[in-house]
Amino acid sequence: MDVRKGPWTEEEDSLLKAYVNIHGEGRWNSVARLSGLRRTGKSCRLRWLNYMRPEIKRGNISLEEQLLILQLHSRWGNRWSKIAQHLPGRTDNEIKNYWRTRVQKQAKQLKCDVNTKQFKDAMRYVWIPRLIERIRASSQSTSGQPSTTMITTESGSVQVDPSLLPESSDSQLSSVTDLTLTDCYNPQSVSNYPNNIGNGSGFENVTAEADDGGGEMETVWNEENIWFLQQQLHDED
DNA sequence: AAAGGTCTCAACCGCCTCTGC
DNA sequence: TGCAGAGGCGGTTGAGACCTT
Repeated sequence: MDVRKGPWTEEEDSLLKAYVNIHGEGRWNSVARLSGLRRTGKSCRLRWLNYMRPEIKRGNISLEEQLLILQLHSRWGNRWSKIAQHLPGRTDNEIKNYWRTRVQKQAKQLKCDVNTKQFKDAMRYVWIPRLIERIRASSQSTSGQPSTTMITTESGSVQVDPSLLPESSDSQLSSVTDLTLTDCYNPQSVSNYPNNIGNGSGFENVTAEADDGGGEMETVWNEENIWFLQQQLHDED
């Protein structure tokens, strides 16, 4: 049998959907035989998991999700599927693409590798605090309630003083959905960052996620959830 | 308007692990 | 215990969209 490759057609999607509706996920190598699709089992599995699953979330990666990705990556490295487990509706492929296109681009612009201490520091002390700041700003603007941001280092928890965060302009806050390092990167702000947060460990444990019940509920991002996931991840280790 | 460059993301590839025999 | 097949995962590619000049 000649195996088809390349982009999927609507007809192929329909066949795959019908197959999964009847047989459920799994046994992907049976798909071709049982559905008439001229695709490999791997191709079918990938198409379903990355594109056709009903719970797949589409659209831009939110600030909260960006924060999670940065934090989880600093914790687990390129273990995309593990990171994806903590972002309901997002696939490992999507997260991997985000990292390559957005994060690695930042490193390129800073003329350093993503694995260098310089870039990791910039991420910990500039990018992540700015993300937290913007998440807080947006949550305050919607709820009117003041919120606190708990930052946990490996040596304990601290509150981040907004005045210590890098300066930003209101226009950036209102118009930019995708925070970039070069939006706010200032080498001095890295070296000036307080030692109790820096100290080689940074914000590595700051993570966020709500409901752990299988991804059916929409994630609600707040400090409580950040703290909850933090504890969860700690237990996983 | 057109050409060239850049970005995005779906899809493939190859390797590794797991599972059943 | 070893083997084969299936599934899972991370790295990479390339087509098309988008942007810049």
